[in-house]
Amino acid sequence: MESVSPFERGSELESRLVEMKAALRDKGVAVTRKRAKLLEVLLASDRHPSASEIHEGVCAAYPGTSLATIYNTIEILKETGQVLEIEFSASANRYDGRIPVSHPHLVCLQCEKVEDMDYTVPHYPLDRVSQTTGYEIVRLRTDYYGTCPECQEASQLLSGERGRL
Amino acid sequence: MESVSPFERGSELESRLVEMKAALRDKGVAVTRKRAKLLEVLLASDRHPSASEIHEGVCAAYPGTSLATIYNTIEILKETGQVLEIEFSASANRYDGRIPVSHPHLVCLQCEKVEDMDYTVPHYPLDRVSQTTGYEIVRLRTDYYGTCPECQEASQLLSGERGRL
DNA sequence: ATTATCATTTAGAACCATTCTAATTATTTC
DNA sequence: GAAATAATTAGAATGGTTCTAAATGATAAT
Repeated sequence: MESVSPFERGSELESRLVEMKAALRDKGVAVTRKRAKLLEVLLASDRHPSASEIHEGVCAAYPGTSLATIYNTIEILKETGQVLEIEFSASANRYDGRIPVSHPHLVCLQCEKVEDMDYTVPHYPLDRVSQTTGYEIVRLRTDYYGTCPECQEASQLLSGERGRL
Repeated sequence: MESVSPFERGSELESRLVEMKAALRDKGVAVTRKRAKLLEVLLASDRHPSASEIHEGVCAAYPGTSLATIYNTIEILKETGQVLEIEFSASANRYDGRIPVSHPHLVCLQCEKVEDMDYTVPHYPLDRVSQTTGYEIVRLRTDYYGTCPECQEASQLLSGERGRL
């Protein structure tokens, strides 16, 4: 029972998986079965899963996995720049392992969905910001907040009903 | 003992204060002494204070003020778009009441300082993003993360010392 | 003024994501 | 296969934020 890649041959996700595993090994940490599974869960999801969602995914394959293991591994991934943490205050953080470089997100304030924006947002080049500010800039975060189409529709339906009462 | 504005006459801060108070009144909530003080503390600080820092400031004038009051009022300010919440995961959220429209921040990952970037960052206009994505975009968050000049210097000094040992 | 109503404030409990701890279990190395 | 190192674990601790129910304060009408 050797681990067959869960992603299509030659796909972007497959190469990302290879990349992430290599990054871990380069760091000198072992790519254990649980860690490998975590990477797969993270990459397979397009919903920017939270730590506990990732935990569920890993537990499906390896029941009894501790949440601490998830957080430990995420921490390593953050250090190696292999995962992007999207911070929230009230609710749980969300993770994005698909694209190693910063990219903009669409965040629905109602259902808390996080989507990737698949085109590049113009911004000052990091090194130019570094020059101007004296900061050593390593990362850019760009998020657009609003209401997703589905939630808009849902709230319209609701107000329609309210109108009828 | 009438409240004299703590900001220079005709200054931007003074007019922001008036603006914020008006926004509260428009919402139908009272601008109590504690709330007024909160606004002043928020506006007077250029360090993007946390809730507990604001709490300290208000307590200096009105000892015994509850943290709940701070959070309540911040919540109202958020609802009326009068304050910008900069969310962190591990540490406390930070608040910016100076500029009602979204603007980019410089965040030092080491000392957790948050500074305003005082020039405009290019980005897709909110309504264009709305059109393209179907989202009803209301807010943009742009943060540059890195190490501030002071922390860079501090760590250089440290490595210098380490070299000498 | 007096009462009734409503908003504000309060202390402390509850919540919950995250981090820490110390013990256990795997894995690697010689 | 013994020793050393790394990974994993369950559960406790942490800390920012929110909730709760009671107390206080302000407001308006009579």
